[in-house]
Amino acid sequence: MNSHHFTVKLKESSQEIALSRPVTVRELLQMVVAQLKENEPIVGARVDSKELVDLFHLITGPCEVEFVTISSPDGLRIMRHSASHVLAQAVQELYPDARLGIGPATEEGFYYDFLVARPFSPEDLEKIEKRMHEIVKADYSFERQTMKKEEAIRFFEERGERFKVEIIRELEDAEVSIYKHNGFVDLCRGPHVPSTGFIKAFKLLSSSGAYWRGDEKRDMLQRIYGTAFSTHEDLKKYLDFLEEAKRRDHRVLGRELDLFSIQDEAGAGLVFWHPRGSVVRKIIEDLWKEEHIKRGYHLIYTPHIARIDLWATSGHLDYYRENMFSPMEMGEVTYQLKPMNCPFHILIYRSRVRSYRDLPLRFAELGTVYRFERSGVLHGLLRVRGFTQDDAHVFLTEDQLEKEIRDILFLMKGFMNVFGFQEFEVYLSTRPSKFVGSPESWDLAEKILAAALENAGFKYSVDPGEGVFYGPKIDVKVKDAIGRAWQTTTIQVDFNLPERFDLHYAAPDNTMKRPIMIHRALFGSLERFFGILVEHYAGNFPVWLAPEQVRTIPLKDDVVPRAQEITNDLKAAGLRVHLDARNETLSYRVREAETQKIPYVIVIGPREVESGTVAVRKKGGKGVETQSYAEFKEKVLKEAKIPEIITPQEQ
RNA sequence: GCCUGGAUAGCUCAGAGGUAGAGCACCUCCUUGGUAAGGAGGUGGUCGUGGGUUCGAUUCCCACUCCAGGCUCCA
Repeated sequence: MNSHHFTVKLKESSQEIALSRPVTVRELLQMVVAQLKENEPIVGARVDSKELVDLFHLITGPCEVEFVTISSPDGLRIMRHSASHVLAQAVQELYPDARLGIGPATEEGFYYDFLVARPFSPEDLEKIEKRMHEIVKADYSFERQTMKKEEAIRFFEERGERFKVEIIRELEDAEVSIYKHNGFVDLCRGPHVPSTGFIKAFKLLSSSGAYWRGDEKRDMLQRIYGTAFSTHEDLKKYLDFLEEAKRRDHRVLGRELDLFSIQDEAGAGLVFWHPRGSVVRKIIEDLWKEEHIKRGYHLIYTPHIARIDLWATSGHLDYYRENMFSPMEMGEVTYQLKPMNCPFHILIYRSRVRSYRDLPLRFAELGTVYRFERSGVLHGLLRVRGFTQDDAHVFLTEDQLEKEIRDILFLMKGFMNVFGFQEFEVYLSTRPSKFVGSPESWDLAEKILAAALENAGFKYSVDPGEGVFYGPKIDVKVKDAIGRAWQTTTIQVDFNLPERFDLHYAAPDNTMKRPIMIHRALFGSLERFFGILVEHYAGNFPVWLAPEQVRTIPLKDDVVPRAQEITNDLKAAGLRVHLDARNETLSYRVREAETQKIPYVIVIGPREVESGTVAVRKKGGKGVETQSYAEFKEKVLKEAKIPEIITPQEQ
């Protein structure tokens, strides 16, 4: 194509290579391989810091090339994608009737969807995995080939691959690429590793149904999930991580620690907070209320139902109906259980004339809402049908928006830090295709949100077009103790509801102006956040949150009075403490306290009574330490102190 | 909602077309203990709900309810 001379720059060494003809990445690699520091296989390259390509890619002009090693995030992606092809080959060999869906790499592995007569059983997966190992071991080369679109359609039609044909028809390019290895052919954009032997350590994890293109009206395919790593150690680490996540499952811990339950008899997705869970919730609620009052929020309470007309005005009947419980007809009037708190807060705003002097006006409520989530998506405390949002609505002017958003972000960070969440993933979602309000006001609001994020010192990524129809939003995910990201905070700007409810305030020039509204929830919901906390702490709540902070164990009957005395004293000091004077051995009672994840166990025997000490066993610590009772009490009281939320204004 | 797999004692689970089992938990008694399960005995189940097949169903069939894992991270 291009017979001119050109140079290619290598990113890591800044070395420039003069070329007189187009070369593939593989050829380029061979020219410079001796100089590379990497002792790991190279599986691809990033061109001009943009396009990720494999070794088949032809370089036709000047560019900058960065080689991608197999263990880098890009390299893993390439390798996992190749692993999905190996999976597809194994499946087609073992089940010739299987038709191919798609098989991409994911963040943690890969999957491939197949149309098969019979879903895969665990034994099938074993067989498939075994065949995959053989294919990997044989080290078949991948080959890339391009085809004219028409040709490709014929090719895949002949093979009965109707899903592939559908994909090709939708592509705009005149040519498509296919990848082959050992006779297996798949439509694929690539990139791929040079040969199957590059897939070092992999495992199939599960199979499940998945609709073709996520559309429940179309074919149900069978998806096989797997993961792959560049070393067996990394694979093992990942599998251990999955085990660890299982151990932290809040549904299991919730029962074992007697925190909450969800009961068939009452209904799916409806949460019962047991005493031990309720204690934690109360601490969080009290802290939340206190810290909001300090920052100029007004606490309010609103009803759980309202006349359905209110939901027509708010637009929920048009936009949210399928998630709402059915209306309740009571004679002349029909009522609706609330799926959101906003219309209620608006009614309070509108209950009198507001002045610019009142703004920003902040209403906060731990508001319980009910949403009819589809049965298949319910999951422990994380996805439920009745939950309490830590909700607030701020009514304000455009000028006030930036600072208010910034303050909300600071408050969010302050709360999250207290629970040990230090890392955040922040997303700014911008104008979707369907939206209300003017494009200008959207652009401005997006700019303001971006400025607030930057001024508050948050790194964020933009999700273009992912905003809600009524305004742009910021979503925050927190990273837990084992690195999982959980969606919690959401901050949404709303141009729509102030319009629908015809809200206004008296401006300095005595004209009536329309306020803007912010919806925000920091924890999201108390149920969900509590579930996240259980997993984050693995049930080991810090002393200030622990349902039971101290358990007192008298060694034998004649020291019970002293143990009772100490228990009463700690209780009077405000601690959550229980006496376990049951007729069981010491070991037995210690074990139970340990499995109940109680932070402190104190044992009192004759020795301790004599010396005014307690034998302290700290959860997660090693061994027992005898210390004076006064010393112990002081230490625990210090740890039990409810932390304050620190935000920049107060520093 | 859809797919697959489930539902047996409070929990974890075994079981078979013919009167229902274990361990833990719980209760009682013995044991009075030094840091993760002392011993013995006992209570406890309409085998998820409703229907069908059968002389007989918890077991086989159907429907429903609920639970688990999934249901675009787009060749």
